[in-house]
Amino acid sequence: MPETAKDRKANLLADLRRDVLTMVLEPGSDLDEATLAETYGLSRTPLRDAFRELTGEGYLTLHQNRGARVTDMGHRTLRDFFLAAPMIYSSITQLAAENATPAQLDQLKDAQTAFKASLHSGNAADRTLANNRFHAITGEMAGNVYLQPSLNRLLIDHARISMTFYQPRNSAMAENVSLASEQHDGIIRAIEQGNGAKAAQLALDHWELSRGQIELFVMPTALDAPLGAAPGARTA
Amino acid sequence: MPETAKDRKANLLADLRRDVLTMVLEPGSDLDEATLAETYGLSRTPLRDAFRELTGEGYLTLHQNRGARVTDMGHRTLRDFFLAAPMIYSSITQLAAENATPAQLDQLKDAQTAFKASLHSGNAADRTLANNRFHAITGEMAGNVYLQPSLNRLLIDHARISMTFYQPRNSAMAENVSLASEQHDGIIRAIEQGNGAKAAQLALDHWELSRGQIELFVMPTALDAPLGAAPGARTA
DNA sequence: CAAATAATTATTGTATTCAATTTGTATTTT
DNA sequence: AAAATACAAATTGAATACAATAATTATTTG
Repeated sequence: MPETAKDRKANLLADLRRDVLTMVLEPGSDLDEATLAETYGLSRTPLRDAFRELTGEGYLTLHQNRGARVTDMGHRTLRDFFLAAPMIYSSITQLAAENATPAQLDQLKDAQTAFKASLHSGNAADRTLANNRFHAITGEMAGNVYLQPSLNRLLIDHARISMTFYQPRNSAMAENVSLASEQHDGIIRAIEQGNGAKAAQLALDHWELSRGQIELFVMPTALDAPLGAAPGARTA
Repeated sequence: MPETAKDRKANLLADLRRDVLTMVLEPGSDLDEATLAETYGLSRTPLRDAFRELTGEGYLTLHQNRGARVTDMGHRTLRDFFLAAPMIYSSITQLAAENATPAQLDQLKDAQTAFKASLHSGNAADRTLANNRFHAITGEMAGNVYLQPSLNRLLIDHARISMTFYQPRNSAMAENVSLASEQHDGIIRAIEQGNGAKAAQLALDHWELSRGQIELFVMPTALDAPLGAAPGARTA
């Protein structure tokens, strides 16, 4: 069956979302309309439409007569993120437990299966995307139109922050990742039981793990090397 | 000076936002591209662009091959609203107190002046819009990109709910409105002092006033009229 | 030679035209 | 007469063409 223009547009949207989340497109980088239109076989009209859509979701930012850029991450973003994340994550997860439908629960379990798979075989991007999907589903479960926008905005930057700080070079990190997976399982159980309070608490625990991980990389233990002698200085 | 296309587009955006907030455009009603393009002297391309923009902000909802509708308010919206509003309002107001710039404080004072003016002379729409602007400014003051989307979404429906339930026929309501104005003043003072905790509490008080008002209209005291005799029924 | 300014190029924004999907109506068929 | 199908009108989506704005280069001038 022939690929329709609607398919190509959907591909574009999915690709851009993925590339922003995985930092393939770096914050602040600007997207060229002509090039993208070319590569996706679309005219500029639907392409700009897609830009607007992604701008509304927080992936991109449109500037007057200067096109679309990947939404920036400045010096305040990390602080803003730390302030907002626990509140939104816990309330969303609580509401998810109180409102999840059986079909959504199945979706969440599938997402968790994919997440576990990404821990073994996958790379950082796969893991980030799988984790992102897991939490996006909790947002759908909560089904609160007033909180969902903030959750989705948070999830974008959580993915990007993870991609920056969270590269499992050492085994401590790998352990944290498998702990995160166990926490996901706990959240699924709480939702299955319809236990909102428990789900909210588990979400906070889950956040604390993530927060600690980020902090470790933002504030590493200081280097402890001796100051080198300046050129021409006398040696003792 | 001649009116440029950009001006006409800005007018369109402002008008649509205003009409949605004031319920001139009712929830669920659909917008005709051709007609609007005609009346604003724009082609359909920038018009559809505006639709996308307003969709991202939550004013409109786009449906596949069925154009744009004013975002609906269903049976769950009021409950979702009651759940999310106090949390978002209090955190935004707290952050506003902690981060407001002098220029923003001036803006807020101006907005409050306009709000007071609307209490005397203005109609319900003016008052709603002035109140909306006041709280939107607190959102800018908070300056947290993760919370702002939810606040803005809340403010849209708060305005629309107010327009439905909140018509000062009796003096009790007028009193509430002037109380709300005093609470605004208190919030301004707390922000001026940089007192986040106080600002957050005042925001909660302010919300409680609004909530009580809404509840009164959603759950009025029941009618107490006798059932009429059916035709042909014997009278006692 | 440096700064300022003018012309050129590139990119974004808008209008118009064309195609595809949907909806309403009319006709046919059972 | 009711249901189904086919046709027509209207509306939405995409492509092309055109205009306006910003960035860059070249040129002029002090």
